[in-house]
Amino acid sequence: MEYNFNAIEKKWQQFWKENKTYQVQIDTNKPKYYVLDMFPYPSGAGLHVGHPLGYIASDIYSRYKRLKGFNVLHPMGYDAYGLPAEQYAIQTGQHPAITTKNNIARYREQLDKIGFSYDWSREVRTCEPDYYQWTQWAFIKMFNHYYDTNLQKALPIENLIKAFEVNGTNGITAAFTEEISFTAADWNAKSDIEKQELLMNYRIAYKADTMVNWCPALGTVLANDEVSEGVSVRGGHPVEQKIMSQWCLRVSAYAQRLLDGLEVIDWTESLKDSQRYWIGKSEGAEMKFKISLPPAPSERGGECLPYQTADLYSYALLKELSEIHRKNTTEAESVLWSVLRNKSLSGYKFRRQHIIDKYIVDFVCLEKHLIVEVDGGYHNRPDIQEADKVRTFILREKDFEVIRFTNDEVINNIHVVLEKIEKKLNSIEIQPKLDQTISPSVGGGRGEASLTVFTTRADTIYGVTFMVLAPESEYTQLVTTAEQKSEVDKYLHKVKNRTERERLADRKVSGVFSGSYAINPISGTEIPIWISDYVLAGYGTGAIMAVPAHDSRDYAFAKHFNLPIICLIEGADISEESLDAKEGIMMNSGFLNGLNVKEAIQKAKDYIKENNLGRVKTNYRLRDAIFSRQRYWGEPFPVYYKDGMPQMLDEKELPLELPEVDKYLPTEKGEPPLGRAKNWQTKEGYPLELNTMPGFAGSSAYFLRYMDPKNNKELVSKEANNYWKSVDLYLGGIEHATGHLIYSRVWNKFLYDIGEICEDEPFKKLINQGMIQGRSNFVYRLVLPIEFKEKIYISKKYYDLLEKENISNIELQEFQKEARRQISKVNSELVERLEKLNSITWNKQGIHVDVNIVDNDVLNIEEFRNHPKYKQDAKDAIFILEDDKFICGWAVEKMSKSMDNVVNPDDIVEKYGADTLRLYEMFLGPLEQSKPWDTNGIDGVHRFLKRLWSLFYKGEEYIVTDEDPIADELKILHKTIKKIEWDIENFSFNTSVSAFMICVNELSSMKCSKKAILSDLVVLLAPYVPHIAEELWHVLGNKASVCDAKFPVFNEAYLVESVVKYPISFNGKVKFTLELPADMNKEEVEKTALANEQTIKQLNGNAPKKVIVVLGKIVNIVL
RNA sequence: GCCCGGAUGGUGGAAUUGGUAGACACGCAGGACUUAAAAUCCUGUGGCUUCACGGCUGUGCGGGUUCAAGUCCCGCUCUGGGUACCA
Repeated sequence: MEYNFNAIEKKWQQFWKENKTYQVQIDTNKPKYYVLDMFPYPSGAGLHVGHPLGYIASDIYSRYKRLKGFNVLHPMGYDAYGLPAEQYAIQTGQHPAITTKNNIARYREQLDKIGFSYDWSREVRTCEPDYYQWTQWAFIKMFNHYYDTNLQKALPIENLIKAFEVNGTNGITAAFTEEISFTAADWNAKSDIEKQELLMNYRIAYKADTMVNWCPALGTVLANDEVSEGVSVRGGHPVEQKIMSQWCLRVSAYAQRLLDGLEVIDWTESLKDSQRYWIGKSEGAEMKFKISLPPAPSERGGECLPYQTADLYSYALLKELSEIHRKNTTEAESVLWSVLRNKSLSGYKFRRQHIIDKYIVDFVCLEKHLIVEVDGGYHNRPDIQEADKVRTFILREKDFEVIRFTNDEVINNIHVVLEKIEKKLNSIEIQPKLDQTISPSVGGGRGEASLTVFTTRADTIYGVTFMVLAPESEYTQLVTTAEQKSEVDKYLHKVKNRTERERLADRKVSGVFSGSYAINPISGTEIPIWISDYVLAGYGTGAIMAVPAHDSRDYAFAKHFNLPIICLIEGADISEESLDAKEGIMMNSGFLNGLNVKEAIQKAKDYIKENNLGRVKTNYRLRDAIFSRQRYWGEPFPVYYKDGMPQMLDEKELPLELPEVDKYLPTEKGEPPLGRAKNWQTKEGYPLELNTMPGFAGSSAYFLRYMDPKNNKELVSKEANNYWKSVDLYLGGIEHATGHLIYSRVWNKFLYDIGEICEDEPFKKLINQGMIQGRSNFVYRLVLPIEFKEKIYISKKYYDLLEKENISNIELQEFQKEARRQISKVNSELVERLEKLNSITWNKQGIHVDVNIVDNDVLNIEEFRNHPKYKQDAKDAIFILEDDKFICGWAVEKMSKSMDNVVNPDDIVEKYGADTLRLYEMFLGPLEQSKPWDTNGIDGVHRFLKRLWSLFYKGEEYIVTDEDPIADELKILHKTIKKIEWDIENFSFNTSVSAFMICVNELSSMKCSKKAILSDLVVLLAPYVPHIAEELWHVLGNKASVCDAKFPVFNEAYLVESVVKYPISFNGKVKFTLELPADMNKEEVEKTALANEQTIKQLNGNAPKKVIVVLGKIVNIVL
């Protein structure tokens, strides 16, 4: 019998399918074990040989656990929503659902060939309504909950509403977007819409105006983890910052629990570190610095400040736009402007296309804080109505009244419009309120405002020599004096026009003095306030106290602008650089002098608290996740709009299915693709949300759904969840460290909080498999003068020779001679022409060649000549060979089509079988390490399987016997059992392949074909090479699947040796070995070793200084 | 810059607690079988040196600890990945 792997594999795959071998049910008699692979996005390119690496490892582990008596859940599914299918749809018009379905079918076909033990009856696809209804359901739950920072738990929003009704924000411990305060009376007086707007500040799923990563090329916003170095991770398109109203998830509320959870899960330290860094906790203090403000505008003649109603950050962005608007007025606007201009309305001055906060308003009377807006028909659209609501809300916050008119009203009833405006103007009583554009946290009136800073180094307060504000800070405008205004404006304009990328690339110090000063709350010194973009508005308070002596960024800034530097640490040398380390003894620091830094930090914090100068605070770098995508191929939000406010659909309405659209592009009005869907509204006629959910939505809870995939009443039943609990082993790529692995932890914690599931952490143990890189092959072509039509390829040896820097004339001549010889065999006329050339520079060119026509770096010249890709150049080319072979160069690169180095698992399975593929993938090297795929070694693994086979069959003859095994055979077997068990438990699969090889080699050389030995060996092998193991298992006379065999029990007794081979070393260098009885004691070993004649020779008449005997290990004699 | 890995023959890699460095494979060389090829099997294979026995040397580099270091400590170099003005 030959080892006919193709037939064997087909046969058993069919058997497993028919017998439902891999289907699992809840079985409370057995302990459970849950092994999960990160589910793939089914791309159009199919699987390459790198993809199954992790799947094979997890499959081995699953099968092993099953042999060990566990009830193993090992499911697979597809992360089916995603950009590539949508991009493809845009290009071809093919519905992404069809593309996705086809890709999934291809993936499945490829996966099936490898013989995985997945329970396919539990498959999930994120794009199927019966799956994504639970994504939508969770979103509704998140909308209806807030996060209690005191209980560290999500609670129903109703609780918060009740609290507001009784106490307002007093005593509230809820995670929020913005710190706001109001009384119960305030709350109860608010309209329903106003209440809804306020609640958005607390919901876990909320809608807000946020600075987003906008990718114009993809036409969508991206999450932080989808952007790398200013470009999109997928596609590498530029990304810019933009303010947009988006759905967000309050993941920041879970920051502390995400950190705490890391302590109890078994992930690699480096992965935990990435998450810790991403969460970015810093404990410090917030401190208020009083500012001596520039004189109020009235005192200066009101030159420019009253016009400065724009949020300065937006000003630079919007200024040009506002000018364009002014030049392109609508008819209605012109009509209205003609009467409002020149103070013709009761003497009130109006401005048009004025920037207020981040909006360009049509008309404004600054004196009365009245905004007049004229709207076209466009404002009847739901999304615009909604945006208008927000706009009105924000403008009201800034104390502006807004009245709106339609174009029709203005054009046809201008007198009615004017009457209304005039009435409104006269009714507004403007309180002499200052700082309208300043957030409420600025204390006091003009002249005694204060700025809050966040610092982790409260101890360095005496070293603060200046303050720095972020350019985008709302305080920037407040502290800018008239004298500095033009300078500041110039600076703000400059930094605003810079893209994120430019800012990152250019690390030059830049900044501008605001003209104002702040007072150090502890030392009382006056310090200048500067504005610079090295301070970020989004972190802390957007303002810092600069301590140049002990912060390198502050140091660079101080040096550049010649600001004072005060050293606070005894003995520190700060002449060249700052001392950032948190160590040393304090000096120049008043009450902190003499303390070490750690003590000083604590004491300074206590001081700040006691003296009411600020508060102790913890900041996190982790930001809320933006949850809207302006794309088609994603989960629709279960959201509709009523009076411009978002409302959740009833859970009974779920799933809200993704509608059909005619094109997968934004609408003419710039709405997302769902704007094209017909009747995209509720039964009552309310418009539905046009955004869809991002990629991580569907992947955040899929591991729960596998437990109970067909349940149409719940995400997962209590019974299933209580049995399967959470994932025991999760395998996947490291690239998900700060995306999926954060979001799914948050999602899981939320479901835990609301009592839907029983465990807080989803993935107990996690292993990252390394990437499989490609190994590319090159052919080298001589670059001949243009008049030569011939192509000449040279084998690697000659390429290397010509590459040599100091190539000798002799070497060159030898090469030329050989080249001449080989060329003349094919084309002697060419040799003549070549020799007529005065000088040949021997320029050469490396060209990627398809690795599939290269074997062990030897090019298959015939296939190369006829390969469609190379034909044109290669058809009649001349090959200069070495040893009659054409050897290719090689390099390790990414596995990709463009490198011509993609190896398809199907081809390997076809040629060697799935078992060889599985084993070879494991044999390549440690699971967690990245390594190149090099098909070269695969023969060795395949030969191993053949040798294993030959223990059972000699030719056509079945040679297994029932003889009793001898001690040596049992020793080999049990050595292997021990090794394999240890290896699997430690995910060291590459070494177990070696162990199997050693075992089979030894059994072969002993000609051992005893059933007692082979039976156990087959079970050991079954997790790795299930097909051949199943075949041999049945050959041995078993009727049931090898999957349900029992893992052999290791018996130490078989390994006991009667003799030990002692290496005898001198000064640590082994010279010879000595075989001694294992039960010999230390003294006897020493004596025997010293008496040995080789020892005497080594000692050369000298007495040893010392003899070390490690029993059972080694003897070392010190000379 | 910071954080986390890695560096061992021509190649992939092994050495689990400090105890014979290079297991197991690939490749290469030689041989057996064969008319021949494939397949299979056997032998050799870190480097230098020696006819040989053997000797010397050797785990990125420089130090150190130890009877003994690929493994532990200190200081570097190169390299892969993550991250980025986070106060």
